[in-house]
Amino acid sequence: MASSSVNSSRNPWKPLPESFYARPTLEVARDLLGKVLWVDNAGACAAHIVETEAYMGDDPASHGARGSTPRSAPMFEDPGRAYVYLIYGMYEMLNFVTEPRGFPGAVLIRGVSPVSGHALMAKRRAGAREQDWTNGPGRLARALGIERSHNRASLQGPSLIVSDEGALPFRAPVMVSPRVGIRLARDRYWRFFIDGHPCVSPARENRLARPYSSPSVEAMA
DNA sequence: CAGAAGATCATCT
DNA sequence: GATGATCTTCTGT
Repeated sequence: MASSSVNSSRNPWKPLPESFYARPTLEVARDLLGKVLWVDNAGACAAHIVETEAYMGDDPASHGARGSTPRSAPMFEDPGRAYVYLIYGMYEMLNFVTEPRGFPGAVLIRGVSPVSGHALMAKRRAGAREQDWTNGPGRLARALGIERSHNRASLQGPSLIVSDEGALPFRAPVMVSPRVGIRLARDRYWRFFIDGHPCVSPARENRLARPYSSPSVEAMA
């Protein structure tokens, strides 16, 4: 048994400090790309974050735009925690709370690339092609076992951890570009590219037949 | 490949 | 009572 009582051998990732999240939301959204998200919900999974979207301040698309409500309250509370809510009656959305306390901000995790826990993801995403396991906010929540019970959960464990350790090993210049045209054409989207290709095929762009790659899996193998 | 529709419910007006 | 930070299935070409 290791001397550390916080991180067992099952969650080897060292969490990012709260100060990482207590910054402008757009910066956090950008800096989250490539980080490792580890989730333990009756089984552990890890994945690299490859697509994010920032919601903050009075942006009308943000839940916090019209003040705190029972649902959006976490956006006004402690940075470095999860904000999880249900959409369309069936999909859990995973967000990370940003900005100092009192100012509403959160980053929606829109896409991840599996690192470990493939068997569990395959079970939870039964029927879907592997390339569609985690390319979309509803899909990744399903695959990783994210539920509303994770609302306000710390991103420093024990159930959730976001870490810089094991971050995506970049082998090429990283292009981070805003994605437009989904809802409001705002610079809120961040996607992660390697060698000119996104790391997961975005759910809405499946039909464009973009190549799927998962360099993280190769690198970690 | 592209478009339409249905699923299903917490939240807010 | 309408809506939504979505996804899947089904239709037609």
